[in-house]
Amino acid sequence: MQVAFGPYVRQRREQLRERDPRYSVRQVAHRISVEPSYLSKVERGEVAPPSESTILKLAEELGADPDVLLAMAGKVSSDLQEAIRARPELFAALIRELKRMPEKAVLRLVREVRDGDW
Amino acid sequence: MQVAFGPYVRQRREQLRERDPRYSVRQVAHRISVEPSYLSKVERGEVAPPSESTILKLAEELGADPDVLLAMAGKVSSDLQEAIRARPELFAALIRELKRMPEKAVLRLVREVRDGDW
DNA sequence: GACATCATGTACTGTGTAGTACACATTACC
DNA sequence: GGTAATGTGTACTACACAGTACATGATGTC
Repeated sequence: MQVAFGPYVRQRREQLRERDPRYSVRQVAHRISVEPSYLSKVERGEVAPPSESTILKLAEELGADPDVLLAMAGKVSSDLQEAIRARPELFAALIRELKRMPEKAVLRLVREVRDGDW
Repeated sequence: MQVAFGPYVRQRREQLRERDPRYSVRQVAHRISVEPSYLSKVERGEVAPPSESTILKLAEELGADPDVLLAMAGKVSSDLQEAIRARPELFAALIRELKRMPEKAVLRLVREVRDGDW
């Protein structure tokens, strides 16, 4: 957890709250179906980040990127995991190769894949 | 778990055993540091697949591809997960893009990345 | 045919995960 | 200034995970 999950969520929520009082701990907690005390503890990092499903609800609620939020929680989206498990040797090789490469190279690759004729 | 983890391990171990009696449940269990009864249950699918670290030892012991064995167990290697977490938006986008693509395209991409000038 | 080795059944355990339930003190509003 | 909403502390819980410990019965081997 290099950048703390909890504080990030808190900051984000407080920011939304400035414009809309519906973003209190209690009301957000209620909307994502957890106890307020639990969300409070999560935001202060007193307990570990929630489950994937709760994180996804939180991401939607706060308008955050779910993959980024999951990453901050030390998790990887289960649909990505499933994609990797479907072709383990292939994806494993690709990811291990790419992880040594500079950001720019990966970005270029993503773009090429996206609009290239693969 | 599309292809059963346990039976695959059992088959593999029995195969090795034909040429070397040191590949009994007991002895393999001992070498990877678990109880024989536990390995037995794992191979028969009576219990869920072991932890990542135990699977890795098993893979080495049986000369199997660790990524494939992990995949069969419904897991993704933690070093891959870490690589994804390091650049979540990038990898998430790439993997989601690639998962719809045919095997051949991914394979070609892997090769190009491997020996290309990225 | 005794002894070792083997696979497996039964019962139990410690640790982690992902929270709930509720009381309490504080703050904000009308 | 009462009441309504808020954040947080304490205590507890249900369930899953990843096994261990030990006994039993079968098999093989010398």
